[in-house]
Amino acid sequence: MRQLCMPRGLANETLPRLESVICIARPVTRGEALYRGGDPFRYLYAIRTGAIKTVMTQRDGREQVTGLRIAGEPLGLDGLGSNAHTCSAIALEDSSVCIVPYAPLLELCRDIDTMQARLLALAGEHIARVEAQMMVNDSMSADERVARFLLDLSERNAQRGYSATEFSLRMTREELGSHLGVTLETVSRTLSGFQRRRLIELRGKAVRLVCAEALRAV
Amino acid sequence: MRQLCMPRGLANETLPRLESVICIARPVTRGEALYRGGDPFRYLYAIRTGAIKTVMTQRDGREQVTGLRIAGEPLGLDGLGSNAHTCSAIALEDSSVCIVPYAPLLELCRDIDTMQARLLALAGEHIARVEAQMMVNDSMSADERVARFLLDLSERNAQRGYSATEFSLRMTREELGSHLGVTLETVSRTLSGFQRRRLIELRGKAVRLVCAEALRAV
DNA sequence: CGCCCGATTGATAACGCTCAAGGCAAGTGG
DNA sequence: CCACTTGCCTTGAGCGTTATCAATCGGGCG
Repeated sequence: MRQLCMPRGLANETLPRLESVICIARPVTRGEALYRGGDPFRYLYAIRTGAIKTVMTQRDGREQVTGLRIAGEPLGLDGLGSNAHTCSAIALEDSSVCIVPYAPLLELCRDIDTMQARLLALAGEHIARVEAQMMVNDSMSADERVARFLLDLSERNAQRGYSATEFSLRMTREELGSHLGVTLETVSRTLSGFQRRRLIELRGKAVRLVCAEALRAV
Repeated sequence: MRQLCMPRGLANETLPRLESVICIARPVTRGEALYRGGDPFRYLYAIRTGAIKTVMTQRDGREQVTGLRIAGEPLGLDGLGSNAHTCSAIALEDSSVCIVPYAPLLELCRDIDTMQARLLALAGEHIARVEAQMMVNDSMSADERVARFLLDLSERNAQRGYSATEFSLRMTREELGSHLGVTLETVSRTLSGFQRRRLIELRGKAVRLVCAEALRAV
């Protein structure tokens, strides 16, 4: 697990110092908020098990799912800029996260080059991910969006050592729709369509990619 | 200008070191690319004058404008994660930018706390901006998107000391549409509509916000 | 068992896209 | 100086995708 969190390519002797910074895991039960928009930004997180969605709320009350993070992925970068989180993080299943206090982490970064680089890289990866997501949602049809989501999730599962072909959507159709900028009905119809065309198999939130190639071709 | 770039709240004695890192300004002529997607990531930039758009291209050739940065704003953060830029930066007008080599900047960050904090804050602000943009584009109507864009640009102009009510859109209707996830015709119609309803005045790319309140209310 | 939340499916309508024609302003060349 | 070109913008008409509204279904849980 350790290598999935913050460090990667760290010299071994620095590990103890890192561990002195990382608090032990904290459990988050399904539906619970790890943090909420507006909360003071004090910690970064790494998901150990489970899945967590990030949600943004605007003045008028409309909510949107801005991201889905699964085991092995970092969380909380949205607070970097200010001293408050800009969105809420809510557990989709019972999960557990590593808590990394930000201030000590900064100290560590000052002493350890690779740590600093790693933190900035995480921020950069997140930027790239969000920008890619934005492009998908802006310029593609509902079918394409859903297909891309499936492929993205598949790839991330694979990266973390899980199955690339069989996994859980983790979110309800409504959350998925919110994330992709379409309605839940459209998500449902699209998934049904994919199943009819034998691109996927579907049972509730469980999917099996039957023909990833065809999905890639929209 | 200096205070608009990277440093803010820096001790005075650190300025010389910063200046030793920042290259002198480089001019970029209208239409020219400061960097392109895939280019190695070596520099960060701060826009001194002018305006620059960031553009992402996908496999199939479709392009999307992912951002608009004006004088005083940072640029190039999209390379942080990897060692290559994920999008292209193209000048919308003749502009000039400060060039900040990344490697020396990192050195500097290690020695100067506020510098490190500032860099991370810039990354965080960018994340927040992109996520907000994504939310706007996913969950709002064309009218709302255009209105939000106008208000956002107005606010950023004000922040940098320019007029909050009279400014230039900087982009063509097509680029604007790409940025907002609608077609150029829709942008045109929407702007015309706003003008008819006396919310704005419009002459080419020049706008004057007549009633920002009404714009906020969509 | 019955309730309830989530998912599916259908009918209808609206919003925004596509295609198409024209206008305006700036630049170019005769 | 005027005709012509070119790029950008505006406006219109028709159509398609997706939202909306609504009914039904199914599975999990008290």
